[in-house]
Amino acid sequence: MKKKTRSGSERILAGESHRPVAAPAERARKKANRPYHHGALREALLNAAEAILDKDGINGLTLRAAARNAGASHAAPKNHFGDLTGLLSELAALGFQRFSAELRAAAEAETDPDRRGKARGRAYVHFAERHPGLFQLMFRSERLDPSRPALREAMDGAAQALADVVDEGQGESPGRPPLARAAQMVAAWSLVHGFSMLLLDGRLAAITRQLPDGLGTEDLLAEMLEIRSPGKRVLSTP
Amino acid sequence: MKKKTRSGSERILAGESHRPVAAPAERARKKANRPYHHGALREALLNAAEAILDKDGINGLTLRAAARNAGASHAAPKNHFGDLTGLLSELAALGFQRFSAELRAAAEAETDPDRRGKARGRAYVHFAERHPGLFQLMFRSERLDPSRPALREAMDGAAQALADVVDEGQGESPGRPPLARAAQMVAAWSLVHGFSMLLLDGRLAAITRQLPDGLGTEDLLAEMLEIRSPGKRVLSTP
DNA sequence: CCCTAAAATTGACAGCGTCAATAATCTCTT
DNA sequence: AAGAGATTATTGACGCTGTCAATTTTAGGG
Repeated sequence: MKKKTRSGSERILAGESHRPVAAPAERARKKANRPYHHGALREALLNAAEAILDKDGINGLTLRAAARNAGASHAAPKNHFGDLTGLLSELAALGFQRFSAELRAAAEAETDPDRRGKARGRAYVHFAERHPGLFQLMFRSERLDPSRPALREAMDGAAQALADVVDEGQGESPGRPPLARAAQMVAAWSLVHGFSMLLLDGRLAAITRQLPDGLGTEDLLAEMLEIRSPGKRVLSTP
Repeated sequence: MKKKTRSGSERILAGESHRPVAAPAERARKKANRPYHHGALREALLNAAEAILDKDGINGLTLRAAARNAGASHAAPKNHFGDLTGLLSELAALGFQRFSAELRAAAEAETDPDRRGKARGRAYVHFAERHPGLFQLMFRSERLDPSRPALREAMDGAAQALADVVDEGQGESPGRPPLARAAQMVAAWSLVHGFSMLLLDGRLAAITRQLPDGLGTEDLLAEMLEIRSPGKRVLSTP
């Protein structure tokens, strides 16, 4: 069961066409003057995918749409990503890399541990605001395959970028119970993550609208980050 | 361009069949002995939809699958919900109703404001844990239509159930700036919502695994809720 | 009792993910 | 340089999906 269709040359040799007619693929390429091999289709697909993500959201991002926008045939992505989950996972991995970099950069811009923590929180939400589609994809586990090395590494990197700042802010008090440490870390993460998700889902619009004057989500976030360590931390260290 | 196909009687009168043959729909119904009109298809579809949601997650929930599991034809849902967004929105509305009820019930079981707040937080996460698919659907804005009255009302109810407890816990200090009030509210919401989302997405597994002994997510959550008001609130009230 | 409105079915269409088969090109080995 | 094999891309097909238009069946009110 190897050959079912015949090659173009076979057809010509059989005399079924008088003039040598260009094969379909060749004809299509003539129109756009594109070589058969794209050369960097993988990157082109990822770029197209992110553009679609920005414009139409995660539901508009399909394998075929990405292939179209990258100027390739509908099945071309298979070579580079296997399936849709593969493409989404690689895209999410890129997202996590950028995310980690921004978190680290924001933290390094500050020296005081308290300000570092808040800067990290603002950077977290800011990333979600600027790349809503990508951020939502990054936390849509059912569409991702964490067994992909690129994704796992990128996720680990982001988790580390998060944990670093939190740990440092808490000091390395040696006698501190592991549960308390974990809770501090998860609380900080949950706070900014929940805020980001609610914000992107439009769930905070009703609340923001009732704020005085020209106050917006930024002020709300800033005020929120003040609650847990007002000024220079008054509570804690029991 | 009104009539393209002919009715069964037309076919019979034209002499194309000698004995009156049962129409396809009638034949199919004979097999299951179901009447043409279901009677409560709307409820059956919602039940089927939730069962699919529990078993296969949100991506397995399709209009056709729901119709199949409810024993109806593939286009039957259109009469009751219009389109897929309609079905998802009505299902989410039911989810929000139950959610509100559980939040209120949990809060009413406690008298102390502090304990009330924590009970509400635990109920929030507990609901997400027991109904992961439904909870995720409820916060997947791009798949919902908030202009549907049922959904909007249910969402408003849930927001109220949330705000009530938070406001009460904070006392009605009259001079308190609106921004601080909003921030307190959003902070509490973000904390439990972020925790729920991270939990359902499996993002906390790595952290939970490193906890001592038999400690799990419940303990982590409890410890987290202690951070912001240790015992009877030490910070705040500046 | 009919007859209109509602409920349900049927059939069609385009878009999707995926697969198998094929084609074109690149690259290595000799 | 030449050819073999691997890589990259295209084509066509399949079944699934949401949605629509046309039709059929039933219920219920005048």
